[in-house]
Formats: sequence, C-alpha cells, structure tokens
Amino acid sequence: MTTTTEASVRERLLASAADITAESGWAAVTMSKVATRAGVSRQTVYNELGTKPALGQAMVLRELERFLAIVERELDAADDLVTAIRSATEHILVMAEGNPLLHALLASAHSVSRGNEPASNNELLPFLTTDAQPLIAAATAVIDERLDRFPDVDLGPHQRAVAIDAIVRLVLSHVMQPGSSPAATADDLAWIVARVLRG
Amino acid sequence: MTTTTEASVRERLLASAADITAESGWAAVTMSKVATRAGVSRQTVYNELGTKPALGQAMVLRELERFLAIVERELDAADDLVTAIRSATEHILVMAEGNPLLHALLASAHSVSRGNEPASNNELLPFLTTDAQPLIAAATAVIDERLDRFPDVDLGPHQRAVAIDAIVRLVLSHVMQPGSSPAATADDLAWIVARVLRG
DNA sequence: ACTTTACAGATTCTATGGTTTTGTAAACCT
DNA sequence: AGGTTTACAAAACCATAGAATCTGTAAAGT
Repeated sequence: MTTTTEASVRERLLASAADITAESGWAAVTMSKVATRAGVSRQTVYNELGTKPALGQAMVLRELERFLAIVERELDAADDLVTAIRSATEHILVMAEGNPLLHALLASAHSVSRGNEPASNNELLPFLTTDAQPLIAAATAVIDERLDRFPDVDLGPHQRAVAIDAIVRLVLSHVMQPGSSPAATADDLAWIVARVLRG
Repeated sequence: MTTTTEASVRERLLASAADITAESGWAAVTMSKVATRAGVSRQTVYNELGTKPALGQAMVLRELERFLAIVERELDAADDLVTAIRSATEHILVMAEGNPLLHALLASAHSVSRGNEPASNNELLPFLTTDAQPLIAAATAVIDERLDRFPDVDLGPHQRAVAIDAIVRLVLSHVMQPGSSPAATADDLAWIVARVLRG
C-alpha cells in the first residue's frame, strides 16, 4: 500500500510545521520552509495538505490527537474509573506544560502587535479558546467510547454526556490556565469526577 | 463628599469606552473619543484612569463586576443552594449572550489582521482566556462569601475551594463556548454542583 | 475639580515600490 | 502512480518616508 508512505510524508510535514511554529510562531511558517525541513518539494505540501490554513488546522488536529492518544492509553490502563480519569488528567497537564507548540499558540495571545514581529500568530489560538467546540467534541467522543469499559457508571445518557463534557472543559481550562501542579489538579478533578459519576 | 461625582465621572468614562469598544473594537478607542462621549476633557480621562492599558483593564473589570453583581443578587435570592447556583448560572449566560462588549472581545479573536482594520483588538482578550486567573479569583471570592449562608455544605475547606473553582471555570467555559441554551446549560451545571456539593 | 493649551515622542496612516508567498498548472522524472 | 522542477498570476507582505494622529505630561486658566 501507499498508505504508509503517504502517512509518513504527511506526518513529517506536520511535524516540520509544528517545529517552525514552536520556534518562530505560526506567521513564520511558509510552505517552502515546511517542505525544505521535511526534505520534500513545495508542491508536495500543497498536494498533501492543500492551503496554509488547512495545514494549520491539520497541525493543530495532529497535536490534539497526540493528546487524545495519551487519554486513550491511560483510560485503558487503569481498572478503576476514577483512577483512570486522574491519571489521564495528570498526563495531559504534564504534556501540556512541556509542549512547545501549545506554548507558541498560547504566547501568541499576548504580544499581538509587538515591534516588527508579524501579528498573524493568532490564527490558531481560537482552536483553543473561542472555537474550541470541535476540540471539545473530539475529546468528548474519545472519553465516551472508553467509558463503556467501566461498569460503575449508572448515569442516564444525558447526565453521562453532561459529566463528560464537564471534565473535558475543566481539563481544557486548566491547560490554558493552570491552577496548581498537574498532580494536585488531577487529584482535585478526579475527586469531582468521583462525586459526579457515583454520587 | 466628592466621591459621588468622582465615581460618576469614572463610570461615565468606562461606559463610553465600553460603548466604543462594542461598536468599533478596542483599537478604535482613543482617549479623545472617550472624553468627548463622556462630555469631559481628555485630561480628565488621564487624571481618572491613567494610561490607555489601565483604561482597558478598568473597563474589563467594570464589566466583570456587573456580572458578579448579578451572581451576588441571585445567590442571595434563592433559599436552596443548587437553585441559587442554577439561577446565577443562567443569568450569567443570558447576560453574556447579549453583551456587546463581551462579543467585541470574543470577535477580536478571529479577524486579527483582516483588511484595513487595526490588529490590536486582542489586548483585552487574554483577560478571558490565557490570563483569566484574576477573573477566576474574583468570581471564586464572590461565590465563596455567599456560600456561607447555606447550611448544607459539609465540605472541607480544600474540597470546597475545588468545587467553587470548578463551577467558575465551567461557567466561564460556557460563556466563551456555549454548548446549548443558557437554561439547559444552567440545569446541567446545577446538577453537577448538586452531585459535588452533597455527594 | 475641570478645562484649555502646549508640547515631545511614539504610534499609526497613506502611498509607493519591491519582494515574498500563495495557489494552480503544466511538463518531467523514476 | 508519487514526486519533482519550472513557470506563472494574484495576493500578501515588507520597507521606506512623510503626514497625521495619539499618547502622556505639564502648566496656566476658569
């Protein structure tokens, strides 16, 4: 199949774009630089990802999937549901703390029109703030799937959805605006989840 | 006392700034326009509020206090704690839905470098997103005070603080990224609060 | 207490080219 | 096929410079 090669090229392209964004901001990302860094021609970028906004969206989506992969792994690892949520939350927060791309996006919120730097860093920030609904939906779906494995959830479908939505929003809130350490926050959120799920 | 007049001038200035921001964005706000609209000289703006960033901060703070006043009113009105939270949440979400200033700030997230419009609308957005900690702290403090009136809260100080922090973050999340109607969201959050507070 | 007037420095606007980047398309290679 | 090179028009960006505006401070006036 060509799938392996195809995914590999696309993966390398997105990784290159993420690197450049983390180093110099999204405005500094050009199709040429992405292509060069990935060892590929510029047109391959267009063939693979289309336009630059599409590249940005794919890059953010890829990073989201990296986070969601951790969530899936942690939710599958633990036996206890609350422990699973706690572990997934802590891993997400730790991962967020040390994620250069995420920090580049968040940093773009502050210095918007600073000096000679370009101002268009903010094209991607809405994915985390005002247009976070796709992100919330994706995370919600992942948790919803993995939650079937646990027997001690006796909530109706609506209440179940509400609870999942809440934990996703809370984690996202702490990603953008950390309260204390990831471990402490994970403890707190796990306590809330415990109270909500089996009140 | 001069306090009445002083507060009135300051109030008129902040209201003028909020109007201009709602109409044309924060970048279109100049000290002269604010002064003129408030029927006051430009220097009075400087005497009263100092610099323009200070004006922006005061303007946001004033809007926050308008929201928190609603929270206080609703928390004081109801007898049942869960009903109080539900009512406060719904009022906040309804108020947020129809708040022009808030929408001006949120809209600035999208069109950053659009056409000929100035790009510096984003100076105020971080107050709601990446620098929301003061906002969270203020809201948390308000709720914390009003919560003493309700006897059926048997949480330790830490758990109590965690619960309040969570409800504040959840409401803020829904202000920026509404899920469904204010009433439905208020129902859902009230249910969560009920489960958490008296699990 | 507020206004008017004045002022230097910074920032923004306008307008101009020159440059880069985007996005599409073809021909070519292997 | 998957990929590259080359080419190209349109758009976006950059640099420069002068005009206009805005900021922030100060003083004198009412």
